[in-house]
Amino acid sequence: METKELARISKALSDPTRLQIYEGISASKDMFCGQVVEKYRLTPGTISHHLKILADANLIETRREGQFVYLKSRPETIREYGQALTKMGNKKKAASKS
Amino acid sequence: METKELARISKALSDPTRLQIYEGISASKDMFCGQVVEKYRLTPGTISHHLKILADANLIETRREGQFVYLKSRPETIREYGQALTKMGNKKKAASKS
DNA sequence: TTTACAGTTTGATGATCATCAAACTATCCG
DNA sequence: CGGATAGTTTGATGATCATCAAACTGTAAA
Repeated sequence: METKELARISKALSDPTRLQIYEGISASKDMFCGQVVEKYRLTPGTISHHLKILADANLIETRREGQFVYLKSRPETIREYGQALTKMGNKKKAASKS
Repeated sequence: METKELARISKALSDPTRLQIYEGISASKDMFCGQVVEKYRLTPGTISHHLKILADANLIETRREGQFVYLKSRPETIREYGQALTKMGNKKKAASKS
């Protein structure tokens, strides 16, 4: 996974509210936008903004069904993200060049 | 690991430059600040700022030795971070309440 | 003690961001 | 069609942020 992608996912998770929204979506089945608005007490516009950032980072998927837009998380994205970072953290060390 | 801590680490990793600095420190043994300045072509002040954010998130450790401040990464932090997120992403789903 | 080097702190600046209100689009129902 | 509900987009605003230059602190060397 590339640096740019890692940074995009990190940024998506870097706002506490958005992280909680992601957590809520991950823990639920068939949540839709209105329920997120209800749960986190923000305006529809703000929630839409957060969901777009999560979706752009491939952390969630959205599917429209009639009036409703359903959300679900994409666990494989966060798994790959975690693996890439762990690998980065455990990289074999080389003496640094001056 | 708490939401607030997860968000702090995410934010620390959310800037591409800072992520690369973290990557560089992880891959090196006994790098010091001046080498980071050299490598990423930013002013000492800016580098110091980035290093502080990484250190505040417990992603790196700093140790002064004479004139130099040596950096090393803390792999356990990023491991725990990845595990917490993966667990979050794989949470058993419950039908969401209206 | 003076000079030089390594890193930090401060103040300023332009960019990005979270949030809201309000206008807009899309879908459903009568 | 017309109204109601769900979500998106836009424009504005205050907050946070990355960066720099410059002043400052700490350490070593002459």
